[in-house]
Amino acid sequence: MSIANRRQREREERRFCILDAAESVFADKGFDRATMDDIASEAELSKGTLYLYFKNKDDLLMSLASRSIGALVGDLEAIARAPHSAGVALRAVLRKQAAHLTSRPQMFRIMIGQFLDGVELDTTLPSFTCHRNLIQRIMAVVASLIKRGTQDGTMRADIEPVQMAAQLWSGVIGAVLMHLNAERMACQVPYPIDFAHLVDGFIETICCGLHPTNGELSL
Amino acid sequence: MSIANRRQREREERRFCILDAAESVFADKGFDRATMDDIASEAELSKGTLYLYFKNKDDLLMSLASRSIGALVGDLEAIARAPHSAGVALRAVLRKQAAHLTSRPQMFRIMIGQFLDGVELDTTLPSFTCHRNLIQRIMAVVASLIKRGTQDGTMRADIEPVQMAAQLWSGVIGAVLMHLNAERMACQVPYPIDFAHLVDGFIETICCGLHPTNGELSL
DNA sequence: TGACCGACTGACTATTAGTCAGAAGTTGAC
DNA sequence: GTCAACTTCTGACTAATAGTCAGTCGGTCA
Repeated sequence: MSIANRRQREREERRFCILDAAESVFADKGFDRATMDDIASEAELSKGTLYLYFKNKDDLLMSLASRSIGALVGDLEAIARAPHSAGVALRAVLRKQAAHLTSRPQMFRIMIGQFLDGVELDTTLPSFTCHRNLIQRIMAVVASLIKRGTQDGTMRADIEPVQMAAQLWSGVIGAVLMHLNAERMACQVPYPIDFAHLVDGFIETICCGLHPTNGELSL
Repeated sequence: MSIANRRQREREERRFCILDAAESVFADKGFDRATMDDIASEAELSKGTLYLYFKNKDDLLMSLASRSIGALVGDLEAIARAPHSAGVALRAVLRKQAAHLTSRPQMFRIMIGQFLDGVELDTTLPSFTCHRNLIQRIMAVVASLIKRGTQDGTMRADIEPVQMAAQLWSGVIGAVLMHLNAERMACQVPYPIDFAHLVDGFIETICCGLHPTNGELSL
């Protein structure tokens, strides 16, 4: 049993090393420009070996994304458990999420890129299931905070928690997207936009929209 | 002069036909999966000819994006000129923009995809300049409506128009992104999210945050 | 009528994802 | 110790596709 254990452990370590190599190369070149040979070289392996650990380049990416999000999810759940008001906790969660995404620009770009271009995800891969479970946990944290807010009266009662969680999530993604492309946007938009505070400002604005004193839906 | 004119006209028509072909193929396959041979075949030309009209695949895409946004910008400016209140006009503009993006899913995916992956844009291409100008005009429309709202008292006075325009814009993009990936999201999120109303709901929520009765910034 | 010119072609090169037959190393029964 | 079985790894190979370029074609004009 011991040898089988060691083999299993070594296999997981190798897998982890490949993920490290991929993360490094992706961060350096982006997904499209990173070649499997680059990653193999960084991992000091041959290309064929990568395919023994990951079905294809997309699987490698999805596994990497899961590893990255996995680290975040625990933090978000901890924030939600702490004795803050729903509103304070919600802001903290959104900020944490935004900071996490912003601090891994290439990772974020790659993950969003997966949403694009009509690429079909292989839902049979374990990495897909793992990723999905993590997303579910994030949505659950946000939705439960909103539910708490609507129940204790600190947020509008007509808000539907899950729907609003989806709104917040998509909004944060949009804001992070623009923040990460600040340089490019700045050369496209001739106005002095403060991209550094775009995400925080966005979270403030949308949280205002949740406030119960604002029952007026029409401007 | 007449022959030169005709040549010029025919050249523009051919360029337009190539854009039509590219739009059709991109819509069908997405940017990455569409090959230049596909587009050439659709346009009933050889691949080499495409490179006489566009510097490369990215240039073709950017030109296509400009053609698509160009149609939208005029509409948005017309809405802003009509005698609506700032709030009503702002919502109409955001909805129109969201509807435009949503109705061209592949185009939207491709445009967002350009923000990703660290692809350097060739800012010397005419198609880049054209695209930038159109983006500027959209931002100007949104910012001017917000400015009107803050000045006539229908929106909070502390709002900075350009900054808020950037927030709104990024938020709309995020919401459209999630809407377009409703199917994929639905299989990742086990909650009954109404993706069809995500974008409208988002616009409502964030517009609530602009309302002057809500001076309270903290939940 | 023949030289010129712009539009067009398609075979060619370079690059890269993914494959697979076999090499290299490890284990365990004898 | 040895050898068969097994696991891991390799790198040359195929297929696909962006972009190039030398050459063809047909209209224009002196």
